[in-house]
Amino acid sequence: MSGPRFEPVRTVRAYERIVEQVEQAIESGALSPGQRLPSERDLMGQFSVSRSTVREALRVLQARGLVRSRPGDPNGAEVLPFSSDALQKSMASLARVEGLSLGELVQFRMVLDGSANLLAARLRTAGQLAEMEAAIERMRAAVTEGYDAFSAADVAFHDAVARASGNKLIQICVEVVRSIVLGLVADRLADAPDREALMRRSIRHHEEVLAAVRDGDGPLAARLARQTMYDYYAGYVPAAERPALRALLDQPPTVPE
Amino acid sequence: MSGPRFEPVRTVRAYERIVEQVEQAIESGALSPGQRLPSERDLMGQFSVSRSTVREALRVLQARGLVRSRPGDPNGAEVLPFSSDALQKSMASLARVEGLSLGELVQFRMVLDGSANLLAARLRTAGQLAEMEAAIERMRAAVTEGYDAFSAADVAFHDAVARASGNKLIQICVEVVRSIVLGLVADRLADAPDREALMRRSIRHHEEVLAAVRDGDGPLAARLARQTMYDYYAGYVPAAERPALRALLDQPPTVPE
DNA sequence: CGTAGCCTACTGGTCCGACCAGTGCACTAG
DNA sequence: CTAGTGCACTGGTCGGACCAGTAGGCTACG
Repeated sequence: MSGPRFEPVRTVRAYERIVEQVEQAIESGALSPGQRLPSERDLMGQFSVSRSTVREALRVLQARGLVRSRPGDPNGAEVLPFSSDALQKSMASLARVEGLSLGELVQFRMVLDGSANLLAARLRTAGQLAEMEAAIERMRAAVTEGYDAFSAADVAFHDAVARASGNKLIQICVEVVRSIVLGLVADRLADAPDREALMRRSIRHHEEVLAAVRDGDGPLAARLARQTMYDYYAGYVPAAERPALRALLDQPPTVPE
Repeated sequence: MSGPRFEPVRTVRAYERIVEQVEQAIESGALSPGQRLPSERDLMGQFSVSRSTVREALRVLQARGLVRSRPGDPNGAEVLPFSSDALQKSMASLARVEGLSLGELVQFRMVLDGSANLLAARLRTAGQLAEMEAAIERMRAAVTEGYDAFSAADVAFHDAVARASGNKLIQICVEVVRSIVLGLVADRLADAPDREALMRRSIRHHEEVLAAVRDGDGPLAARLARQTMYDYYAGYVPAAERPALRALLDQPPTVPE
């Protein structure tokens, strides 16, 4: 009874085919970052389409963060190294459109950072450990230099941990979510009246986390990292959302009430 | 000496201005999902640009998953509800370009799913619990129906847990990463010789997870969820990557060797 | 009177040709 | 040999044109 199964014909736009081809060329390595695409006028010849179509394809590729074009450049569009920009953009727009709360973002960071520390404690190399130490050292120095330097060193520490986790996806997500969170609270953090005390406490917490990572105690490192994150941001999270964050804290078995 | 500080002029392309305006209109709620944009020919009047420029802007908006246009539609482009499509696309392209391994993806799922269960155990409502039970029930029924039905029910269970976590970001990331992983191993899972045994074991694991969630034992639920994920996928992960996955398993304090 | 079918007025997709403002490089004049 | 100029490109924008769809009104037939 069932003859040949016909599939609904998906009408494919010309510019989509171009996007596909270029995308595949990049993913397959035929085009590597830094290389240039032919000029739009060349491409219209190669693809046998008009320049408008080529341009629409390039717009899509550009929106996805794969290429960049600059007017007047004697070469064509430049193939970009992967950057999490596109990822970050869609996640940031998600944060606005879906109405992600600061609480959810911080909670997600607690999850990611905790896991990163857990993994880092078991997989870190000596060099990565040194990076973390150096970052904390810079945090200490930055207490007197001001918030920006401190924040940069703080970021460097968390990045080092994320790298040590050995999971690029964790690394990227940590980066993306952190930049969104910082964008939301940076001004408030910078203006905190008791800023210096905050910094010193944060440094102490980071030292504890580092010690756990050095000792290879993953669960402890994870717990401390979550606690550190909570302490640092809880004040900016609406009280109603804090219980959900604390649900991530009392990790070891279950703490009886 | 320093006169008025001149900022470098950032030349803004016309189509970018259009993207900005429409994007903002959507984020501010002035345009809500389901509504239609004016036709391209209308827009070129409203923005005082040519149709090419309007179209390039629409391409970008479309690439970001904000609108969709269909030829022949008597209305203009449709404003889409947020979907994780764009997010998924950039993450999928990331997976290819950055060469994310299956191991890293599964590891990330273990992290997310574990955390989702931890949170769900403490925050789930009775209704969400019922959803999870229903999903497992469908998994049982699907053992005889085949892999597709089973997989769909499995997905429904994990989605229910993610929803119960109360964190939309976790929910979305779970969805995105899962679809990438399934895309990589779906055929191998479907063709597994001992498929039925696999399914039954998976159901038993899910039941244990559900029990822990029902009892409100977050850490246990998280540990079981990670273990379930590991058991289900470890066979498809290269042996060299498995130790990194197992680093997420022996969670409770630390298991002495 | 009801409906099946056509016709029209739209839509987006594609093409073409043109012009502008930048950029880099070769060539030239000092 | 160097400083300056011009040319030959680039991408960005414009306007007009045509096509293939779609939806909905209109007509003509039953």
